[in-house]
Amino acid sequence: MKIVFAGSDPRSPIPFRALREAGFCVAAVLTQPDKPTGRKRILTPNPMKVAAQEAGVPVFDFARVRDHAAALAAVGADCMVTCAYGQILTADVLAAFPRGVFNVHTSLLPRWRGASPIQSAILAGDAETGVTIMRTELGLDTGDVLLRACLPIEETDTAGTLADKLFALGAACIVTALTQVEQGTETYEKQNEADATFCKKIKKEDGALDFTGSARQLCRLVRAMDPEPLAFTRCGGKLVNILSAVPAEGAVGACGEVVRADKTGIYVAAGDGCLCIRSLQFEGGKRLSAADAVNGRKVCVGDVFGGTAAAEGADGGGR
RNA sequence: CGCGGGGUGGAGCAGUUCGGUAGCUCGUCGGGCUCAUAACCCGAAGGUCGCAGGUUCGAAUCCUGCCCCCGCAA
Repeated sequence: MKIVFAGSDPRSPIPFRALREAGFCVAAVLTQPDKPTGRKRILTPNPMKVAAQEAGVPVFDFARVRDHAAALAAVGADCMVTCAYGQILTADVLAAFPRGVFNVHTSLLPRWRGASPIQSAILAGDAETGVTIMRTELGLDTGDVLLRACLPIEETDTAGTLADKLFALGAACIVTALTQVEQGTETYEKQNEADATFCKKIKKEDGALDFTGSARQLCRLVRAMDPEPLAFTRCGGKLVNILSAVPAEGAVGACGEVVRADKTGIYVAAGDGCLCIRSLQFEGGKRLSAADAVNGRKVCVGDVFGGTAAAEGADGGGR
């Protein structure tokens, strides 16, 4: 079976390779255009594009796919597989593939339809998540489901580690699903609309830590925002990214106050419980373990972490 | 030329304003105390101060150029 593979995530090459190894003919890859990236704004192709080029597969990188349905149809593929492609598909695009378009979604649909299913599952404290293979239709992640696979969310999972597992699982699932499609043995199950939840794309500001919240929830935020865009707070007017933290036994202190700082961690009082920061990164600095930050006297007992965007605006005189 | 921070023994930092003995908290190694220890005490090793020029009697510090790391923004 001849397919087009659409993906833009750094991990999209995982299912792409799995499909090729399973014997599917990937006639073309569809991905997002190169973007200027880094401090020097160098135009950089995403990993999916690089993987396709290494495999000798032609690449389409339309700024707007909806304007290029004809070009996709001209490939003559039976179907398309999407995996974190990043653009909404239109009827014209769907019509370019006689056997349909299938999506690899990293959540157990209908839970977490949308752009940040992995982060949302961690943030909500879900005990498990998974991968759903579904038929793409015009609605956002509303199509009929072919296959689902579950995965427990560990206490130590971050969005990064969970994504690694989910993309590997998704790769196996899409191979199974497409094999069924090829043989005509696939079955479809409607999604239960009543159970649907949605998630938006994650932005930097979503990572602001609010120390009046519970330590458990703060830890979830830290894990959900890792490795991108990272949970952060402020200390002494400086931005501080919190890279790793665990809940600890509560010590007494005002919300955001550092109540203990030693080689085992930096303990910050929260609204409920205490957050033990294991590693962090000050604005302009490298990533440091809590022990290093304490040794360099970057953090002392009595310092106050805080600083949601609102607090900054209040004491900073606006912006 | 998007904005900004930084490079000092193995780690994290101070010292640079205003040139004049290489400092702090750790780590490492040796010794001691202890039933014992991640605790405590004593001692030791370990640094071309990112690189290259320049100014100077003398540069981590001042001037010029370059390399590298990082936060924000995209």
